[in-house]
Amino acid sequence: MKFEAVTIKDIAKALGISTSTVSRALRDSYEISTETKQLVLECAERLNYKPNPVALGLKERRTRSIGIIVCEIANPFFSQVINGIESIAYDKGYNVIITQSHESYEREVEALQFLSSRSIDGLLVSASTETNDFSHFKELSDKGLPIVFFDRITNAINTHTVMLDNFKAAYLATEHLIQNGYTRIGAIANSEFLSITNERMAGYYEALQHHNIVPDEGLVSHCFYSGLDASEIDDAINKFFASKKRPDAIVCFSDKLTIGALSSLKRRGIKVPDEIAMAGFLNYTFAELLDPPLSVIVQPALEMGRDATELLLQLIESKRPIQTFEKRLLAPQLIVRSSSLPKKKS
Amino acid sequence: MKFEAVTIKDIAKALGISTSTVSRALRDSYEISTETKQLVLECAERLNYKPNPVALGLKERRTRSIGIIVCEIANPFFSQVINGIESIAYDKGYNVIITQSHESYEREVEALQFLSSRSIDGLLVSASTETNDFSHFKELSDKGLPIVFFDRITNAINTHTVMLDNFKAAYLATEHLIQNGYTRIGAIANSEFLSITNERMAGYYEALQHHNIVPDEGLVSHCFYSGLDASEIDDAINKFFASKKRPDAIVCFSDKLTIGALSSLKRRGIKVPDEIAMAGFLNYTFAELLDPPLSVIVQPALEMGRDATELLLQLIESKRPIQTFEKRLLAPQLIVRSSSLPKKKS
DNA sequence: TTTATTTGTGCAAACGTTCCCGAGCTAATG
DNA sequence: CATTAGCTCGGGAACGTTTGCACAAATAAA
Repeated sequence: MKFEAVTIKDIAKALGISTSTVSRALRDSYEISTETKQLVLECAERLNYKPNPVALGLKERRTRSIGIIVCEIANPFFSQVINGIESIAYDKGYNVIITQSHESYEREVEALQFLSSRSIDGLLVSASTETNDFSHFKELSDKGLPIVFFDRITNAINTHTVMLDNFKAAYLATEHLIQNGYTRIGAIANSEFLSITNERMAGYYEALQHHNIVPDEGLVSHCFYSGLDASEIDDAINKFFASKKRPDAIVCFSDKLTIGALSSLKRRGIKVPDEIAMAGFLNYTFAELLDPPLSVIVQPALEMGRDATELLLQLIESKRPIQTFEKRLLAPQLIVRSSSLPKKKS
Repeated sequence: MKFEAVTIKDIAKALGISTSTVSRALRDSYEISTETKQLVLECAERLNYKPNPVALGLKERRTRSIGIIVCEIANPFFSQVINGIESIAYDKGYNVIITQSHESYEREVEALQFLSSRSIDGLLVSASTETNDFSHFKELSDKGLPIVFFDRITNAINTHTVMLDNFKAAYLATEHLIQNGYTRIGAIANSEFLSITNERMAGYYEALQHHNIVPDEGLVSHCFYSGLDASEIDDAINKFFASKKRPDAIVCFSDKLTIGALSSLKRRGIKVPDEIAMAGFLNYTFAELLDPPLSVIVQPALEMGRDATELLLQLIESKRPIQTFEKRLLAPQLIVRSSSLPKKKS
């Protein structure tokens, strides 16, 4: 089952001219007469000619496609980011090739292998949670492959990065709970390997300190696999409840963790916010439909995808090597709902 | 910023042999001596040689990439389908190139243009809601491009299709409400242009008829843009409440509509299920966290993606044209929660 | 020894496109 | 009339790979 396309040769044969003339006519070269151009254009139209990007890629040593590595497509945050990436890429005539690491270092390396063997022009990456060695990226980057990191970035490689102002986001969420009267605030975060985790935790601690609350290590849990496995989150909640003094609020530092924590609390029959208040990162548009409506930190995911893609294309299309790189920070948005209602005096 | 790859030529030069020998050695051809093979393999390893798929694509007239057209990536149903597609494609060494129609016929045609000009080996499509003319697909299909339709399919083109047993799904949801004592059941569905809409509506009517309930046209609403615009759904709900007799239950025939309807009812301050019960299609894993926990029809989205991809690859890799096509139907799953509790006698 | 067969290797064409180089033509200049 | 410049156009190499064919060397058979 083969599908034969019209080539420049077919046009040349039909018109009795050379392929070079056809090529030049199609590219509107100055050295072709207007009549010939007219003829070629018309013939191309008639035969429904489409340039073959594979041949072009071979000739020009570029494929007009960019690779993406994220942990999971089905995560709404990432699907929104991809949406942003796709919109810019499409406008500029680029394909996107999407791969998933499923939070596994090994699969990330595999995906990278796959993409680099497909000769992509550039790469957009949000690292897997297991990744703390970035040498596989570094190697390609050193060879000249343009890479832009977003969300989960690294400082090990000198390139553009785009991410949320994670410190501020976590600070906002934590301070909001404090201002509503909560003092024992449990935190559930991703793996400590992730850059974003540490920034978010820093924001959390800073908010506590600013309001003179002494942090309690019994109230901090890390989920190594980002809550991919529900039991991780149950364990985190269990730890809180095993603590000498139960927390009166929980803040969750990723989408999956927020949903997972709510689910876990429900299964335990704990009332939110009466028994425990909640706030967390969540990029679902319908957080207000949950029971209870959740107070959330929303990330500008679409914008993140767009920004990262613009920076990448800039890298790809630049004539000379770029030396100075941008570290773009995006602003989070706090939306207050009833999961974090002011604490009732008891 | 160019990124130079190692070619077969480099190996040939390094070893002082011809490129053909290298090529054959790498493909483990029987006509190359074991020692030469050893030498070449070792050298390839050392130089970190990766075959250039672009050159290969040109030579073999295939790109090992398949195109996808869906209406929206950020829709969880579709991101789950894509997940399924990606898993199979990746295993077989294919790229996927994803495009979105955003429910617009025009953008669908554009996406198709884009994909076909990128010389893909095959195409997976779920049509946009505006599409009732499939000639753009027909044209490419006739030229020999393998296409498989999933979810929103068409009978205008003779090829493999994969979709939910939509009739059964709608029947199940509707009958469930009837069995729980509801008799005036409003239906919110997508555009009548979509094949799946009509099948779902047929299931709805059949369930009513089977239980001797006379359908009421005042209780049926179609959202042309699949609820992409929230006001569409508000209008549908308004229509129900303007009806002589209000419905006592609502069934929604797509994910977006289900979420939209719940949101709309909440804004009006209507209690579910006390004032009106609900059931609908929904592929969110956490439908149980909503207020109220929703009774839903879940589609095997991952499986749909996998099946469609397997059928497509079968089409692509088949030596001779395939004449008999499969119309695969997948089974829906009904999950009952409290949004459709048995009606209280009043 | 000659002939046939096997084994290992290289040459060159092909895929579709671009682009350097040069050729033929007309018209203008000296 | 000879030279040059400007305008069109064609030839052919190149991008990286595969593959049919030819050829040389080695071995086996006659």
